[in-house]
Amino acid sequence: MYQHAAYRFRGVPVHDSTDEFDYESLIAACRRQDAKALRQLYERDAGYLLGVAQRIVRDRQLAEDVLHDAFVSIWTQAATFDATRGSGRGWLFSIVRHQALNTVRRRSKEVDADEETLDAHMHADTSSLPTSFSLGADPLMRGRLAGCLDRLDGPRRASILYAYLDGCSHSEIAERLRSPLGTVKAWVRRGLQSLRECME
DNA sequence: TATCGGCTCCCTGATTGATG
DNA sequence: CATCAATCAGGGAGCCGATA
Repeated sequence: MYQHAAYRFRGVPVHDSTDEFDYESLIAACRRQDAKALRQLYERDAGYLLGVAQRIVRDRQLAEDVLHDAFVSIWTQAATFDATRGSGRGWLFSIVRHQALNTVRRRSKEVDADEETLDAHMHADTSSLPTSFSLGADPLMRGRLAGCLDRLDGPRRASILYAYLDGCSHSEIAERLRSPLGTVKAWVRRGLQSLRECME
């Protein structure tokens, strides 16, 4: 068995699931030291894998380092990939994830100079309902998103902002809004659906 | 139609084992 | 002994059916 999370990984909305990108063949090509294959893998999934790394290390620069190291590993360890144990993409994910986790572990042993800043951020006052947001997206997109958010009723908008800007779990949102968990889940879900429809 | 909550699946972080 | 890789378990998210 290979119960590794990565090998169970599915449903990543990066590329259309209907296209047939052959990860296994490209990994096999990497094994034969085919640099073009590695480049293809990188171009295909670097964006997504960077996101995976960033979620774990919580630092863009560090995530880029992780991604670089991961692709070095992919290049040097391509021979260890066994297609019978799982998908090629899962294997890529697994390497990036382990690389990121190891980075986090290493860093946790170091004294973090920014700890106070982080602590201050973690304990920032979030007791009031979120009514605005700041995103790194381009201004046009941000404007559209703001407009779509305004169309939502209060609780739905608040649920989405709590979830995706404050990073609250559903239970935390339920607690903050003093609403049942199931209701909050439905608000977030329907709110996202409405946003999607509005943005199309 | 909206709310509610149970169920299932997946992700994350911790832990353990292997290797140099 | 330190580092890296693999596995496991718990918590959270999403889905869906029951109910008001």
